[in-house]
Amino acid sequence: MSNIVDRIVTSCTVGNPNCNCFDHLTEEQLKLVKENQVIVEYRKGEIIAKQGTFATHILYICEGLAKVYYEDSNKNLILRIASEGSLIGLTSLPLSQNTFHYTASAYVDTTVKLIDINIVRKLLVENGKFASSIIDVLSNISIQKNGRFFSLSHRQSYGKLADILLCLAGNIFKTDKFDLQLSRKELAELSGMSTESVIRTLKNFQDDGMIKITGKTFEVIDPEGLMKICQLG
Amino acid sequence: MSNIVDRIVTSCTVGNPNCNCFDHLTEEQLKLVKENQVIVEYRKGEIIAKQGTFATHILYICEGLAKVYYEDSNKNLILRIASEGSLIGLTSLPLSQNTFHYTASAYVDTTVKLIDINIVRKLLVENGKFASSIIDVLSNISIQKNGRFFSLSHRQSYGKLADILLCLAGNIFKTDKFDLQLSRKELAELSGMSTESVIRTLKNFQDDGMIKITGKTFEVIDPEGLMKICQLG
DNA sequence: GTTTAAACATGATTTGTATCACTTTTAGAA
DNA sequence: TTCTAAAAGTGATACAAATCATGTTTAAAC
Repeated sequence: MSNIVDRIVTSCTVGNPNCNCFDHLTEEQLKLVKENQVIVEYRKGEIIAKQGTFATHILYICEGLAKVYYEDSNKNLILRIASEGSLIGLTSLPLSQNTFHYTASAYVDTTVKLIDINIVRKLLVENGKFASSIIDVLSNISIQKNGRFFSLSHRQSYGKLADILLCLAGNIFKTDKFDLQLSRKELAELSGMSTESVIRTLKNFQDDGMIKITGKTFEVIDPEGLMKICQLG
Repeated sequence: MSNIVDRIVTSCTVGNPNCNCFDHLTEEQLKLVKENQVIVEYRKGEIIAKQGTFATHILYICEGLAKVYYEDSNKNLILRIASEGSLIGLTSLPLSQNTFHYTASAYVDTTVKLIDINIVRKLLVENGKFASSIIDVLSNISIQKNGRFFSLSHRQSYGKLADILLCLAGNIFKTDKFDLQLSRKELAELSGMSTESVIRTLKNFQDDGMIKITGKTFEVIDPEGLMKICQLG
């Protein structure tokens, strides 16, 4: 059985491109950020940013987890799970795109740093190293989204869910046994499936001994098997 | 019947976030770029960049059209159609991501400017305005991809194809009557459908008088109708 | 502790769309 | 011009997965 660290999930559909961006700021710039930020605690389920509203701030997850999702005609598509160190709202940086393009909600109690978006814009222009690191984050999000995109549009349910389970274990929780706060409905939104299909597929995985679910606790038993399902489609 | 300019296709799944990035460079920086670029003419069908190879250059489309697609186990997913003014390879800017994450091929004869990626990296750090404009491009690509993502994973064939037709007319060709070089197979890769389904759906659209196809010439007759189909899913 | 709603679960049914098999048309090569 | 291969088109079939209906469990609210 492979160690979780050995596993290379190239097609990973969920992940968390983090950021050491602020390390590139000067003392003075950091001070400016600190003067123009607020730290807010959100309770589980609360909306952190709402799609369509003016993006006055960039969000930085200090602690907790947020689900970032796209809303369209009462259907949701989870774009990513943002965890500690994630930035949310970068796509609102262009002046022509000053609203949020997705909704973010806390899916556990979450501490968020809200940084004035105009300060960020100013710093990007002033500090190329900072800008460069933001480009890295955007690129990584983009790369990840392409894989996810392919997965959701070309794979079928078993492949999609297997992929998501592997990525939750490998990329989000970094352990094979984890407490998943996501409901089956949310897993459905993450995989672009119906809730019932998620339930059935999870049950089948369990019957085949690939995973074990006890309450909210998920355990990946047979990562190789799941991998194979991913690759087959 | 609405003018093509009046139409706002919020869910547009294909588009072409262009770039005035190089306007932000100084004389000297522009000179540096010019000294480290080559201009290459690709014939229709030729590969401009291959997924998985080292990205030594960023590509700038001077003239023509390129399809940018993701390859995985002999299935393709067209990510976008890049036209004049588009940059390709931005996701390879992070040093940790120095291969191409997609393949780009010329789908008509295309002139491409290849700019040394290390020069671009250097300029990003040096020139925040330049970096900022690249962030704008990446953001716009990301926003567009989210919509497309939703479309492909939540809509069914009629909605997907209607969306793509509207976007080809509105965003790529900017006219309701256009010559489409894409084969039905490529439209399938663009919409995540099978080739046969594309053919059938196009035929139905034609029978319903929403579009007219004569050889390679497509004409959108009833944009409102297509819009409605988009929205219904 | 009871009530209520949400989450989870399961079976039956329906439907969209992929797949397969095959024909026709188009276009490029010999 | 003929040959050949790719693209376009059509019908029949199969199947994955959504939907619907309904029941059970869990968890939060009163």
